Amino acid sequence: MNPEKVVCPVDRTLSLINKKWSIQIIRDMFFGKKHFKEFKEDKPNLSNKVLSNCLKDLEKNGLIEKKVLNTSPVTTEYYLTEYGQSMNRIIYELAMFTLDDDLDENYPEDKRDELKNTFRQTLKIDD
Amino acid sequence: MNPEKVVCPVDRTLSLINKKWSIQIIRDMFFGKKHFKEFKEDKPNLSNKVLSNCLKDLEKNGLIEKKVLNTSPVTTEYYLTEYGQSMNRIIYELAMFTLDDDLDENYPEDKRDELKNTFRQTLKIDD
DNA sequence: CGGGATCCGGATGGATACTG
DNA sequence: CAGTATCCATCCGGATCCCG
Repeated sequence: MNPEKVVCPVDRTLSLINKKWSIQIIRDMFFGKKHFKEFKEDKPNLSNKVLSNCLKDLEKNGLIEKKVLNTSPVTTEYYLTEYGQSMNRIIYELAMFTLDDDLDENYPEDKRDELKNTFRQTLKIDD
Repeated sequence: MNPEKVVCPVDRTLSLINKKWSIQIIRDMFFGKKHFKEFKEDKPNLSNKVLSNCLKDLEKNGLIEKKVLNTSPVTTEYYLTEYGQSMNRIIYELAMFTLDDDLDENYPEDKRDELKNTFRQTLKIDD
């Protein structure tokens, strides 16, 4: 339409997290995970190579930060940047989509409310 | 931990939209697109095959509905189901992540406010 | 411990041509 | 117009081995 084509903001956000495991790794970091090995827990299909590439990509996009604490043995920790932390509402809505689905039989009512509170607190959603 | 392992609700939501173009197609449908051809506009890298598979997947997951209106020439329309429409807040937060980033130089302030309103109205966000 | 290097088969993506 | 068929490129996942 215009010579100055405006990119859709949704596309711009997606371009930051378009790797298969990006969102789940960010979610993990909100829940306190910091180490390479921790991100692999509960993700049997995530290989070293893919995780490594994903972490690099997230770092390149400014969402996470890598801190090397020690050499031999190497200790590395990953943290969300402020920019990364501002993804909290996206993660929150992704969780609520499932937790607000009353037809979902995987979550009994009480469990659902408990999980909602957990996410609200962990993601620091204030409203 | 438990014998009855609870799947993270974020993972459950992601499993519904884990194809590369799913979210962008849903976004398009919120903005009124209905036809196969329309979804390909502005997505030069989206091939017929991939789009076809993606639409089938979204339909299988109950997010969209396919209506064949005509044969020769074939006319098909795709619509969001109620379930699909409840993704509105996810799309909204994906847009706001970019539009709330004051350092992003691609959007001057007035343009940003205009876009925010457009998304709020189109996605029927009431708060 | 946190990766990188390599190999490999399979899945996914993309481009083009074609059909009802 | 809405796909299907085909072919090729890329990415993913899994295994294993290695290094500082």
